[in-house]
Amino acid sequence: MTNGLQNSEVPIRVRIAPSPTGDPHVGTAYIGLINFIYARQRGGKFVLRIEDTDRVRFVATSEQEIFNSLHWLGLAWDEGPDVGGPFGPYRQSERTEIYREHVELLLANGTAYRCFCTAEELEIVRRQQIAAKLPPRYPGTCRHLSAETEQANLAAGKPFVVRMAVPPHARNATTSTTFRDELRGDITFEHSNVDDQVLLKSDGFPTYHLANVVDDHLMQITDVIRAEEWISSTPKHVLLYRAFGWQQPRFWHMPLLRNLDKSKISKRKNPVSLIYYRQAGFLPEAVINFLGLMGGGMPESGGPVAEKFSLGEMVERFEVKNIRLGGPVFDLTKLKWLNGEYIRAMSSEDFYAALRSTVLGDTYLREIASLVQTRVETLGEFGNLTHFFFADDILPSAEVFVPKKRTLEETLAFAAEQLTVLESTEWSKETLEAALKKLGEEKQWAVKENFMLLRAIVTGSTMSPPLLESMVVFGKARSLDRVRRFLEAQKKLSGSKK
RNA sequence: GUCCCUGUCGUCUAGCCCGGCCCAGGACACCGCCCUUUCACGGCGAUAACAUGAGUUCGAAUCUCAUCGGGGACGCCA
Repeated sequence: MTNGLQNSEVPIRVRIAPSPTGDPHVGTAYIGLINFIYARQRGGKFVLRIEDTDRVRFVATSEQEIFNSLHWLGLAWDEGPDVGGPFGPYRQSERTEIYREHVELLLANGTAYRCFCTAEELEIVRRQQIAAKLPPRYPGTCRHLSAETEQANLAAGKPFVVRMAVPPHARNATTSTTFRDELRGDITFEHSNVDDQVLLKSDGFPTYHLANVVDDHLMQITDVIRAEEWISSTPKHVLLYRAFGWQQPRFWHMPLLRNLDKSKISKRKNPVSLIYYRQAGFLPEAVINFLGLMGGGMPESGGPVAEKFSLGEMVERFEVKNIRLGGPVFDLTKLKWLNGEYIRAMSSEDFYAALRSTVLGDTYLREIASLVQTRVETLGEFGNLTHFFFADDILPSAEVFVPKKRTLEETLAFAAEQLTVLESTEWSKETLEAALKKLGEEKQWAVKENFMLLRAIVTGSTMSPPLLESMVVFGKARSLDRVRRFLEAQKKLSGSKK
């Protein structure tokens, strides 16, 4: 059994493959950091590939934000959609023809098959299986369709997906797949636990599994360094490498960053947007340093010597092999301390410059100024109206945020609804207005109550510059964070009363 | 439910691979003291962990097994 590329002559190539489905994620930065270090230490190449095969969740601005955030952190890539490279294109939506050709290969050699089941049919089956406490699996309906039936379906123009035919096949009776995780050793999955994964969706786009394997091979990736959540789909990937007759890369699965309650890090329980960290005034050096602390990896981290180190020092001394496997809690408390350390270490000139380029940035100030010009009588009043743009914590009291005719309880419930709506809304005045009004109608909240509540949460007061415009200027990431913190704080309050 | 991963202070971790130097070290947070007109910084100190149980061994945080806990995956998302 081959366990990845063992030949040290082969130049090291690694990649990160974020999806442009929202704000750039702190997890992407973590995996990016490890990949970056690994490549730099070995004179290898670090590739950025955009996995935009999910057209439903696609967000147009996301890709650029990913670029910006990674640049901000100093994680420069050698090949990618913006800088090009010899293995392009680096955007999967531009590679659909490649995937289709490769699917044909699998179809031809019997390791994949067309499936005409509809999503609705399969959903019913899945529910039944779960209800019967059975593991949800594809029932195999289309796996052995006769050539005639398949042709008839095709001729009738029935939509189909292409699924992977997980062994045993007639001639290949392998019943399990073992692969090596460089951090954990051998991991084995029985094939009865590996589902016939969809490889090509009915819209003609590949799923992650297919696109990922094809691209990693074509881009000559030697080491797949990704998050632990991929372990259970790795056997599918290994099977695909074999189906194509390709050599597989090494697999390294990094521990998952966690919330305080140990669950996988999520936006509901933690700020996960890199945009948030930048706008809230975290320094890239501190964020990188903190990420480097996650899981250990620096010989002296945790030891008596240093907790503070730079990207450059990590490239010199970090050991990916030494990463601890227990999922580290992403604890803002320590990040904040670290950030403070970096701030204190700056020259006063640098500190001032940092302020001017972020929380007192020209664009930001200009936008805020335009919101308050008609609302001040002296320039000195500027601060009175705008302090919430510059504060980190805004926590209105119940007298302020609970509308007259509402109870605290229903107000908080509605605020939670607002948050949900805000999360999935494009960040512009018009879209926000429409979305919030729609919610208000559904829940029987008057526009006035609706907006007053949000105003109180975001600005700390019932009197403020125009709410929606302010939120647009303040930014989605920070606005959402403010609402989440508000809800969190209220939850704690009610908990302590009982 | 099924499968997989994982388990040292509240949190990040050192030690674990190559058993004794570990009645477990550092950092953050918390608490106390000092400095200080305030706050912060800084200095000093305190509390705090080897999940549990067996086994191997002269000796186990370190090796083995079991149990328990935590997490992830099970999607025409990635």
